[in-house]
Amino acid sequence: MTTTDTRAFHQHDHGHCIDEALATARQLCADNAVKLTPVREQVFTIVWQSHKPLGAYAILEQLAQGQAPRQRRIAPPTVYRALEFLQSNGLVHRIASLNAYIGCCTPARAHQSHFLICRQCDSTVEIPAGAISQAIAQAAKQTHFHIEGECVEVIGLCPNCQNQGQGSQLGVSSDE
Amino acid sequence: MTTTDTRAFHQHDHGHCIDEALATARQLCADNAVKLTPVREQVFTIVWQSHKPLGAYAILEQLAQGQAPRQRRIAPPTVYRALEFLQSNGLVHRIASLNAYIGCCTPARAHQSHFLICRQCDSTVEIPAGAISQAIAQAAKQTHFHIEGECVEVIGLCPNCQNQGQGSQLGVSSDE
DNA sequence: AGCTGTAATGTTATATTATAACACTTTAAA
DNA sequence: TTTAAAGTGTTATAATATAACATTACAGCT
Repeated sequence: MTTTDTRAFHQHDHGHCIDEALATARQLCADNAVKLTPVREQVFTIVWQSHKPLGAYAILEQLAQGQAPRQRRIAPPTVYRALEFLQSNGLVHRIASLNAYIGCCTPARAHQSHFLICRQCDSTVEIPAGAISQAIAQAAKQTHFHIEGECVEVIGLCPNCQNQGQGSQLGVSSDE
Repeated sequence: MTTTDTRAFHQHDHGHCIDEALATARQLCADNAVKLTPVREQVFTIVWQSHKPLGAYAILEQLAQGQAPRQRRIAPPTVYRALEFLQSNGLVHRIASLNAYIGCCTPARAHQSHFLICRQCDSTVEIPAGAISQAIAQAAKQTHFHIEGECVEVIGLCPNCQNQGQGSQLGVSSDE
């Protein structure tokens, strides 16, 4: 990754994010000869409805909303399967400390998932692994540990939420 | 932290680890005027029985073992309360990616919790935050993110498990 | 078109992790 | 010795995740 995508922390046309992400996902799946089925695409779109991690049961809830009323309600395994597919194809990440899922901004290349997560508004930004991974690699080297995956989740306050005084909702408040 | 405590990855007298950890915990609790009650001390000791993260229900199971047979079985909230106490006093850490808990090797100073976790034997080592935290701070600075906490969990293979060929259990196999 | 095997999804049930809410007990201070 | 706070017990349930098996969709073959 060359630079951080900080859209989550700023006002922006989120429709564009979704469109772009979906187009990329379709392309990648086509390239890799894997199937982005309707269920998977729905889950992907739901995850991308904001830059905030979403729990599996929240996704389930939203899937149910989109169903015909008479239809049987979709069950958890359907969601978890779609999420597993999306994860294994690098299209979404799981945030372990929140038990939640978020769309990947740079799915084209395999990469570690490092995040800045706002504890107040939940907005989450994926950060480039570069220097952090190097520091981790250095520490691992000293103990002869062989790295296979990194989970870096930084909790704190995003720029907007820092600027909101105690309780006053002055800053940008978007759901995206 | 000055150097990494890699005992988890090597053979050692683990009884010494437990004794030392318990003595330190008692001292710290005394210093901070908080109570290391019998339940809390039991949970602490159970967590320290190995250098591997332990789930809350595994801890519960072990607590039950130690009870008089006729006694009513200890319930989950008891364990979670003890864990919360120990965490908030810096005596144990929670590993989010495993939903498990591990004793802290350097409870005296507040610090971020960064870990190397072996996916094969579960042995886990706490690594100094230094360079990693600096790299994270740098990334956060660029996006004007205010850091409050860091969760760094690196998964991979410890030195012992790397040396074990495919299936052959040649290396050190300890439960500590 | 009609088979056939694999991938995907549906369905039911349950496992695992965690907490809410309220009752009881212990402890240390007034 | 009351009494308030902290700690623990107890019951119930919430939230997250998966096992196991049935059914359906689809691609490749004849």
